[in-house]
Amino acid sequence: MSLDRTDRRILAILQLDARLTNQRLAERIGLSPPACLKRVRRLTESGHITRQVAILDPERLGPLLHIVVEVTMERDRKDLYQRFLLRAVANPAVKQCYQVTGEVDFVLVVVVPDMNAYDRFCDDVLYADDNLRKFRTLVSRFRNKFDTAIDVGEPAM
Amino acid sequence: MSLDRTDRRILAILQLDARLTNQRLAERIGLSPPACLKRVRRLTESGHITRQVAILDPERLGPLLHIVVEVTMERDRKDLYQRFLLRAVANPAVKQCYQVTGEVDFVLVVVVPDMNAYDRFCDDVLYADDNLRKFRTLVSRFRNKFDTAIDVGEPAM
DNA sequence: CGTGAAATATGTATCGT
DNA sequence: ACGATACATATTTCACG
Repeated sequence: MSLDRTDRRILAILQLDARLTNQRLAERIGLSPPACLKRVRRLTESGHITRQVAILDPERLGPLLHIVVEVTMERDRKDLYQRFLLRAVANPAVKQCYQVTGEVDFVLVVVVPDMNAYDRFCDDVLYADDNLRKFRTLVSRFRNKFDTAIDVGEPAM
Repeated sequence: MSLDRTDRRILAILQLDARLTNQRLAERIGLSPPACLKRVRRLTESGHITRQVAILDPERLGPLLHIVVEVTMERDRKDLYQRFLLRAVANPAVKQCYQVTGEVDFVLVVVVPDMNAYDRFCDDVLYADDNLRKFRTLVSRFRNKFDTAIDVGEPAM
């Protein structure tokens, strides 16, 4: 499906602030509320908008460890990759998983309350896979930026 | 500020689906709509909820490259780190930035439309810093998981 | 897409526990 | 301090042009 300028403006705005009422959104893009609502619904049903979520401040919910894990597999076999992925993606500590090219095969972003929980994660996901050759743990001291918005070709303003 | 079970249930629900009306949220946690609204507002004003956003499907907005970049600095000086951070965080292609311990100093998640844009990013952020010793580029072929929710100690259900 | 009206939801004031 | 009820305001949503 193709998006016009108005659709992309809606996306640009909503990915920065989804708390806007449809009415205010409509006036910001210069449309009547029903016309605007129809577009938002279309964008949601077409899957352009996958969901709307509240972003929490991790700092305020007790100490949380953000850890980047690089995983290198033994053999490059699709079925073994898939087996690892299933376990990784199913684990609630794994917040992001990227399959990358190069020496490393996967990069995970793992969020856990403490190092004990990270040990458990290692047992459950990493050591549990016999095709995993090695992994490298990068413990984050600060998360300096976390932005969920992507470029849609239109400014939100 | 301390959160009770009800607050944490609200957070658990809203970080999965912020499209819920206050009325439905209220009935799900067993409160009257006004009482529920007061809590949500308190959680927003206290900064526990930092914002509400629409998450878009990157696949449907033209091809996008997700790239993990590991950055290693020359000298471990706070002011030079800060200078790098300012540039990195200000760049719109940088979606996430973690300051990590170990051999690597920073991990960035960069999202760009293509390799040309990545080259520009390298010039603007990486090569522009004379305290940067080396960086490693991990190009993502698939993003298998992207979850913005964190554990709040209560299930959303 | 816009208008207007009906159905819902939000927000406020007040009272009770 | 917290929650419920009732009422007023605002928003969503539908039918129609």
